[in-house]
Amino acid sequence: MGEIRNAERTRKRILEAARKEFFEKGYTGARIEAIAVNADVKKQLIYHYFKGKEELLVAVLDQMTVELPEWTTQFPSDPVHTAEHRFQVNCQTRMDFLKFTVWEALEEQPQQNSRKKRRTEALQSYVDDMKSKQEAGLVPEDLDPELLTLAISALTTYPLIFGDVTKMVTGSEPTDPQFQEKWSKFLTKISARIFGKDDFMNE
Amino acid sequence: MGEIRNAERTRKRILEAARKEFFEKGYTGARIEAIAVNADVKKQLIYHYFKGKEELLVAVLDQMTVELPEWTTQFPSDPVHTAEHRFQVNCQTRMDFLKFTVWEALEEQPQQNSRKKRRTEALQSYVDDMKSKQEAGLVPEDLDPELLTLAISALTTYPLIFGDVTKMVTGSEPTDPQFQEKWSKFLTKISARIFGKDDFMNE
DNA sequence: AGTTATACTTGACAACTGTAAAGTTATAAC
DNA sequence: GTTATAACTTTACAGTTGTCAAGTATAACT
Repeated sequence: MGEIRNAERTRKRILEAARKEFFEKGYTGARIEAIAVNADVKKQLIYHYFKGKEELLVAVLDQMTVELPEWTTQFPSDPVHTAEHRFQVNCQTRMDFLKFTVWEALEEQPQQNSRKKRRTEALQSYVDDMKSKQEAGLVPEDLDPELLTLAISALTTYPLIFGDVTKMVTGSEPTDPQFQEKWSKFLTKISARIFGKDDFMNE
Repeated sequence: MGEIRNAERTRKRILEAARKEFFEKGYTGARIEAIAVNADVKKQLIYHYFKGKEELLVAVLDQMTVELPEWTTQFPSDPVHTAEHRFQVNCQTRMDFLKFTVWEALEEQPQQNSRKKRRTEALQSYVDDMKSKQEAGLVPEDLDPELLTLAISALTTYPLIFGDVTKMVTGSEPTDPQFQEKWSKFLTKISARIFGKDDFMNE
């Protein structure tokens, strides 16, 4: 009505609304109608820009991976700080995306092969990093690098994903910066113990 | 047709089919129709036994909590074995139920207050156990019992819930007994390090 | 000015889903 | 054996959801 036509802007608005909807409700739970309303667009217009629900999701995911900053793919030199670092990354780079990951694990989705490959590569790079640090003598010999990586994944995502558990156990919301700091320090502390740096246990 | 009428058996069949469906698909994802087919029953018959979808879920959940064995609510005396114990419990007491817990965390469900209360109590009992063990000198003073409990929750559920991550990182399925044993031992190992029992680090 | 490509709207529909209500058969009590 | 109750079936419906096809308005190009 009062707005001038603008294809690019409309497309972006749809994409943004779709991101929110998909990340909050998962694929099957997401409603095209809801996306349309949120983007202030007739829902049929979405089919003018995207072939369908699935392609829309793919578009959202593609844009996601383009946008993430470089520092997120770096590793700290000391394995003691690996967990803390990965936790910070998870906190910063859109927690809602993490939530979507969970749905991906549960729903039987249009398993994007390219997407699965990317995830595998990312995880494998964590394992490789851990292995190299073990060879450098920074990680105890008797701890399996793969299992360590899995453990770190667990510790750096679980409290954020299962906000209700975090709330029930600690009383804080996982979005609370105070909790995030406490958890960061905690991760460093137990990392120090696990990796055998007993001299790190100050503060 | 060839079957004799039997209310109790039919009810059980519906409940069993509902359990599978709910645990695998979540509340919104679960289909009454699918439950009916799986129970070999006309779907309208379900409404003869239960008021509706929600009550059916409640019935399933109620029966669940009745059925679980006592040993699952006990705690090992040594905190070093707490993680391992909780992991074993999670492995044994129907992994599909764990999956349902995840859906509960994501979906905005008919948040059964009684159910939430039970969960809170269970988690709080873990915290209390950890606290008492800290007071007994079995847990380092500088580690927050609440955060420790949260960490243990993460470590004992994450690999089971996110089977795809486990697969991508370790190459094994989380249902693989071999993996479960490896992870059990790993949990004990890092627990020993975290809790400062360096003498426990034999095999 | 007129053709055309593109942005957007309208109307419709077919599949699916939870649920109600009425109808039908078997079982058990009298 | 009649009857009441409970087990099961059939028919039906209203709401939702993804998608299509056809129409209209606007901007761009010739």
